[in-house]
Parts: sequence; C-alpha cells; structure tokens
Amino acid sequence: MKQTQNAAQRDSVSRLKVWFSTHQRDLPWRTHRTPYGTWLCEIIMQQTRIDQGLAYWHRFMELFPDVHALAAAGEGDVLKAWQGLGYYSRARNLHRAAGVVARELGGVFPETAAGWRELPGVGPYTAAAVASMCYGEAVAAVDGNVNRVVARFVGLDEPVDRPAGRRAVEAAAGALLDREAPGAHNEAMMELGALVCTPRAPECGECPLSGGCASAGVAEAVARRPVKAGKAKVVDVAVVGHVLTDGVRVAVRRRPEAGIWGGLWEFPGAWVEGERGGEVGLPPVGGAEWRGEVVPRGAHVLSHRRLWGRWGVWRVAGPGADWGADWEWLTWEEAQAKPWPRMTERAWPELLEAAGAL
DNA sequence: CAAACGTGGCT
DNA sequence: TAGCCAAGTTT
Repeated sequence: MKQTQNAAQRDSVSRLKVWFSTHQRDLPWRTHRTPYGTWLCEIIMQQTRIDQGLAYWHRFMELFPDVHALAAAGEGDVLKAWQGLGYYSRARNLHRAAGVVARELGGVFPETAAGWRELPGVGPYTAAAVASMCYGEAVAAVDGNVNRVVARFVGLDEPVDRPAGRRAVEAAAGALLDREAPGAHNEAMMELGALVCTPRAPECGECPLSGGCASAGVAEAVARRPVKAGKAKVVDVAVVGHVLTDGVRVAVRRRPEAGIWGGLWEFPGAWVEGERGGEVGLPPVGGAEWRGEVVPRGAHVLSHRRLWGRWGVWRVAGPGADWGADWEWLTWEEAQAKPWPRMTERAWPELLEAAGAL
C-alpha cells in the first residue's frame, strides 16, 4: 500500500512538473533569477497579490538595484517607496536585513535556508523559497497556496493555521518535494494554487495532481479544505486628529516602530477604541482659527481594526512652545515627502485645501 | 502560541 | 454588506 501510494505521488509530482513548464506565468523575477530580486519579491509578495505587488517590485529594483543601494538608503526612503503596500514592518526589516548583508556578510547573501532565516523579516517560508530557488536546497516552501494544495491533496482536516495542522502540511509538502529540482517544484506548487487549485471554484479537471488527490472533484471536500480556525473580530477605532498649520507649515510626527503604521507619519490626535468617530472630538486649540473638518468616506479597514478618521483643521500662528520635542514643523511639501498611511494619503488634497495651502 | 500587523479585490 | 482571501513574520 505504501509502495503504491508513493508511486502515485511520484506520478502526480511528475505531472505537476510538466504542467508548470507549460502553464507558468511570465513573472519578471523568473526571467533572470538572482538572490536579491528573489528575496525582494518574496518579502513584497507576503500576504499580497501579485497584481498589487508587481509595481512595487519594479520600483524597488529601480530605486535600489542591489543590496548595497538598499543598505545605503535611509529607512524613511525605503518606507516612502513602500507607502501604500501595508504591513510596514516588512519594509523596516528589509532595510535592516540589507544592512546586515552589506556590512556584516561582505555583501554576500546566505546560501542556505538556515542562513537566510537569521535575517530580519525572513521566516520559514521565505528562507525555503530563496534557498530552493536560488541555491537548489531541498526544502519545501509552504505558503498559503501550498497549504491549500496540500490540505486538499492529502485530505487534511486539521486547521492549517494552527501548529498541528501546520506541521502536517510541512510533513506532507516535504514528502512530495522533488529533491532534484526543489526550486521549480516549490514554484509549481504555488503556481498551481494560484491558477488551478484556487480557494473558490478550483478547476480539478485541469489539475495535474487530481489523479492522486483526496479531494478532487468532491465539491464538499474541496470547499472545506484547507480548514481554518478563523480570525479575531474587527473592532471600530475612531482616529481623530488636529491639523495645525499656518498655511505653509504643518505639525507632524513620525509614529513609533511598534504597532499600526510603524514608522509612518501622523498628525497630533487620539485613537479611541470602540468608537466610530461621530461622538469623539478633541479639545479646541486655543488662539487658533477653525478652518473646517476633513472626514474620509467610510471606514479604513485594516486586518483587525476598522478606522474612522476625522481631522479638524486649524490655522495657527506658528509651532506652540508646549508641543513637545517629537513634533516637527514641516512645509506641506516636506510633509508629503514622508511616508503616510493610505487613509491620510487619500485625504491629502482636501487637507491642503482646508489648510489654505494651495 | 494567539494576536498583531495593511491594503485591495472579490463574492 | 460583511467576510474571506493574498508568495507570512514577529512577539
């Protein structure tokens, strides 16, 4: 039995290889495979659709062509280039890791998954992906696609977002791995998940693995797998702020590294949990002239928060003596050159208008 | 280890 | 609409 199962699996893997050679998409990091381009791609594409990340990959390759350029850049420049992509710790870790490679490793990337794993922002998936694709190391890269393909293929009903399920997927993915061509195999598994073994309406009839798949063609089984334990509920947060400006300059601050929008910029204000902004205000600014309010339409939805933004715009004579050291008094142009959350970036034209800075 | 961490597309 | 999902990692 074990013998026939292994034979069936080998057959499936060999069909996968043929399928990948004829169906893979033409992606830029595949045409000229380098460790830097691959690493950059893997970081950018974490929890991100190819369609969304592609332009960022090109932008980063142009702005920071190699690890030395990236290491030499300021963190603010890297965050600015990352603006709008989300999960900003990826950008900060990318920059930190570039510094490690450039200054501590003599500009030479690690050549093993274990070595890559040491770099900030590189977890088990990214380490396996780069090590297999660039150095031929026989390690299975398990991402969301592979979770789905493997859970359906072996008939796993353990939640894949829990330690036990994760271990089961890794074991099965490791057993399926084509050790002669691990990089192409890992890419093929992910490509299959992206193009054929999709979350909804997978095309089992087109799948090279259907012959050995425990779920193929069984609608209920395919829909159930991969089983997931679920996520925390999204809660409302009112994000209210004061825009203090003299028409030329404005008070802004860099947010701390930890937490939401780490390293991005903001206006002075407050975050109130459990509120939608309507009832939440900030105290009036003494001696300032009220210029109006800017309110984004609808909520700005993060993975775990629903943010209700609202800014009051005030005309002031200059920076207050009691503002504290972390507030910077920048021209609107200087402020806009900083990295901002999408919620604020979108409101920028209305903020400029209310501030009279046009 | 469960929760935190963005944004956009799709149903 | 509200929820799910996308080439995950960190704490």
